Amino acid sequence: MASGRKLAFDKQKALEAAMHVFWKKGYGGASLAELTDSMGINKPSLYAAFGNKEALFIQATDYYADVIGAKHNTFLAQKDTPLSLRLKLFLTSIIKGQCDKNSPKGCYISLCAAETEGEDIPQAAQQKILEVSELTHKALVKLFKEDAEAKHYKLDTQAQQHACFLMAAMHGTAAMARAGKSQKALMPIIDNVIKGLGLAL
Amino acid sequence: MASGRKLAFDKQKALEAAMHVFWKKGYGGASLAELTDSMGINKPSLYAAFGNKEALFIQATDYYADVIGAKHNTFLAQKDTPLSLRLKLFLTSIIKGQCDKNSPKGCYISLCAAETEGEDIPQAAQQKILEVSELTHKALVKLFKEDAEAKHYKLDTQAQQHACFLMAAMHGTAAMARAGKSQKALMPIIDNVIKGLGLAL
DNA sequence: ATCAATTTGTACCGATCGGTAAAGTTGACC
DNA sequence: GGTCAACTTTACCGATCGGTACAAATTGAT
Repeated sequence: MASGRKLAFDKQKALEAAMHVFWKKGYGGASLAELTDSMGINKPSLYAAFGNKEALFIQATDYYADVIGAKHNTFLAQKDTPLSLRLKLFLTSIIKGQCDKNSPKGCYISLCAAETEGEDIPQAAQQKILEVSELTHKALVKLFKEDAEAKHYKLDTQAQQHACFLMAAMHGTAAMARAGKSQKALMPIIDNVIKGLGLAL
Repeated sequence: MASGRKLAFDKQKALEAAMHVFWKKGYGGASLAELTDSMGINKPSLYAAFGNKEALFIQATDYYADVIGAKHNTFLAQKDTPLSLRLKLFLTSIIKGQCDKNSPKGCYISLCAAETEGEDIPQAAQQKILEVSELTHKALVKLFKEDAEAKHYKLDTQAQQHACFLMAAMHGTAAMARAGKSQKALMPIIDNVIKGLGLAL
């Protein structure tokens, strides 16, 4: 029953291109001209396929959470791996992603979250960013509260605080990576962070 | 020999207002309309007094470094105060500033530094942000390298790393404050940071 | 009182913003 | 091989962007 001309572009590839633009420029800084240019389509096709800029942003953000964010989180759940090593691998994966030369520097979420205050970014987009940011925070709280090793080190009693500390460390390295710091300069920070939790490597 | 109509506004007050707009919106997000509105002047007056948007931004950034940044740094140099306490006071002052309800959430420098990648922000403005950001970094490196107590704790051997860690912590709390985290939620992070340096309170 | 210097408000410039109407083009189905 | 739905292209919309020309208004010096 579906007839008519077929899409001349790969919708997922286009979404991935849009994600990279938002990652590089933020919501407000990404213009439709640059979006359509990077996606290889023109405006009416964009609006037919994704709705509008706000809807495209929400879909790009979900794509980022599913592809990039989820990849990092796998390191937290690795069995038969000491907690300190899991955290080190987790943070290493994140810093590598923040400094990777094949994608914009820093963190998509951290950048766009900074736009929520002040800049007039649509409320649905704002909420989506907050929602994705909470995903990682909640995963860390759950880890500190439920992991056997975390409980052994008494991290469960202040799980919220320690999760906040880790979130701050991640946002911090994201900001510095975006400002030009190299991966080599940022990796040693991981040792400080592990030590800040009271763990040793 | 200088005659002519007098300025109808306080130039420093206007600069302070501009600083708050850039602090809230970043460089690209701050429109001339909102700048002139907050400063209480109109565009020709702005251009006569400050040059253009870029020059105004540079002056506002210097103002921020002189007034806000310098205030925090005084805590690092207090004599007869243990290093750990100096750092705690320093970080406390910063987090308070990031969460203060009388100014935009987060950090002016951290926000605008995020715009340097990707967003087309004039080069002179970009360089000014980098320069001010380096001020704090260099102050911390100098502290870890030269402070007697820091040397006693062997922090001087990896001064660069520890300074980076502190910078990351500050950028991190700035990002979280901007995303809505309260001062009460962020303050405990200081304990993790101090511990991450190998110090105790 | 007059003049020169300076700031003010208004009104405008070309460029770009997000978004869309309408016409042209393509391809799957009967 | 039509037919028609869907996609693509072009051109345009009002609003806003940073920046400015111009004239009215205000000041100090002569």
